[in-house]
Amino acid sequence: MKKLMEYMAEELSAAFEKAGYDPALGRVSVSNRPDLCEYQCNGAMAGAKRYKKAPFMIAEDVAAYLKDSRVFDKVEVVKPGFINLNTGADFLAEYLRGMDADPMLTATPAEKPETIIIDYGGPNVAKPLHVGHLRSAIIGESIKRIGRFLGHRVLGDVHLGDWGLQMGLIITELRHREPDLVYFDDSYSGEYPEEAPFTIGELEEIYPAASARSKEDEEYRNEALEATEQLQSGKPGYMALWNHIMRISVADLKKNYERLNVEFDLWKAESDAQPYIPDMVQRMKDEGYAYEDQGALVVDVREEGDTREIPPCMLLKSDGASLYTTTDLATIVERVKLYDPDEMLYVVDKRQDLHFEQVFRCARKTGLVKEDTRLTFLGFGTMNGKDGKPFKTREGGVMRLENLISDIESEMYQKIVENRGVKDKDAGETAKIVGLSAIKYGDLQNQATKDYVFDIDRFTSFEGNTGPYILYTIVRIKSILNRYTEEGGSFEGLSILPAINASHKNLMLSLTSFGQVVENAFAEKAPHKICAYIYEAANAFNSFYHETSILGQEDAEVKGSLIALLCLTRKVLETSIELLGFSAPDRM
RNA sequence: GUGCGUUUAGCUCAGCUGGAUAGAGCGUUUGGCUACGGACCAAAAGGCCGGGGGUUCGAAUCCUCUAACGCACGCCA
Repeated sequence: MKKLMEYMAEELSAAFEKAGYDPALGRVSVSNRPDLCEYQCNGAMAGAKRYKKAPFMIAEDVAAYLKDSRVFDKVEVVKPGFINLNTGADFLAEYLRGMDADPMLTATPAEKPETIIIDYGGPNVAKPLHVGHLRSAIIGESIKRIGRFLGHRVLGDVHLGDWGLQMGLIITELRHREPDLVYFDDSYSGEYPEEAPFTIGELEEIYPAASARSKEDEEYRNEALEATEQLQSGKPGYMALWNHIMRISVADLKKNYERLNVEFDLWKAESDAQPYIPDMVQRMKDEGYAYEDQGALVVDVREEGDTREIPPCMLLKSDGASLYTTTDLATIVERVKLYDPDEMLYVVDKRQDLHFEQVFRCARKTGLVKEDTRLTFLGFGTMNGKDGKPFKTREGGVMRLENLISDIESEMYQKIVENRGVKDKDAGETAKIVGLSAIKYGDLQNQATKDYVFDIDRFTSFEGNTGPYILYTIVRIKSILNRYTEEGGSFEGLSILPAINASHKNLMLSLTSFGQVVENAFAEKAPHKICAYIYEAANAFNSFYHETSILGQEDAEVKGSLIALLCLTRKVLETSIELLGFSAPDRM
């Protein structure tokens, strides 16, 4: 439905036009002086030069045509040439009634729904998820949900790292430990065992051991590189091992992502792109894009106007093995073939900026994607500890994601038990819900591209701008609505009426901007704008709640109107946190 | 070295395509519970928006120079 701001801008534009000025000057924005007005238009000042007229005069000309508008209660011209505006009370109530009936809550569904693939998560198999994976999962999931809400076909792809050197390392380490396994017997031609020769726990120990050794032992590293190449060439024993690793890891990963309320539509992996590599490379050679340089096969991706040296994009290493650039390019080929997306969005650590710049350029130059297919890189910053350095455990090691989540859940559990109201059997479940809100809100609150400080104490606090505070507000609304029905109240035939006090109107105004906020958040891939919005809306509600007796309202119509507004507030807040990727309990 | 990013209150962060007195939270100080959930609300103090110069009627925002810090820069992902 039409935005409240659009109604206002239309009025202003028409007034500018009637007064003989450019209607484009009639833009309206939220007031930055809430003590003076709710909305403002600065067009008179912008047009002063063009019309060689004092801005104040222009503003007065325009205001004269707004006197009778029902959209505004107040139109005031101030000093240099501000036009200060207050919404009409009846108009606002009517608008909210429309919003209440709109499933999109004033957001406009995409005119042309697009297919968008979001590449996020990016875990490596055989390696536990650690805090470094948290941001990608949280941010990607939120953007996916926002895009879907607006009507796009959004596919989340976890894009497992299962095809690089880490696999060669694991195979090599395993061979050193248990050389007699059939997987290493080149003369073996029978079926390989169904049971894996390791557990997830062992796998997680094997990789770091192998990785550490490869850094010191060059011969060992060469073995691993060779094993990688052999795996990529389809050596049966290694393929069998790879299948074991995949099955075990994926099961474990799914469990962990589920805990984060993160769901992928596609569990694709680097290896899935493998079949597309030979043709892709051949074509790049045939068409003259790829050439050999220092033994490796590369594609130049320099462009005119570059302010820096962009190294060529490497397709094949000098030993013929593929590398991450290769699989990323082949993945693009695969995605185009299978899904024909309008956009591919990568939610990845911002340090991979240059890599994706190269991949994107190469894909465009060689015609892997259509001209109008968007390749977008959303690089997120590092999650730091309170000391400003990358987040570590107390011992200085890498924090496993499941440990981080457990820590926060138990922290929450304690706080909840300390408080009244929740029966013990609910406390554990509630702690999980509230804990997740603390983590996700704490992260999403920040601009994705910037580094941020992960402060458990702050995020899990029930006070201030936190996930738990937002949930508390929703729970409070639910509680009042419950009381209302317990007292025999019905939700039938309620109608939102004009505000009865200032904080009431403020809440109403706050609700109206939901749609615009969601659209902006999606356009800018900026979930933090939704956080800022719900915090403002939650504050507006709490302030209103404090000043206004709701259930004690004498007038039945007014009481019904307040209840209807509560329902709408709840809907807006719950929809918002749903877009952020968490939910609210019934009590906490 | 080259390029990119960051710099806003004691701390952690917002600030929309340039607009009035730069906003929150935490912390500090103060006031408010026989209340629909006080996990709340109201208020105060706290800022040459890293620094210089420029564009503009008007700059945290745009341009330029500069400083500090972070990151990346062909056979790892």
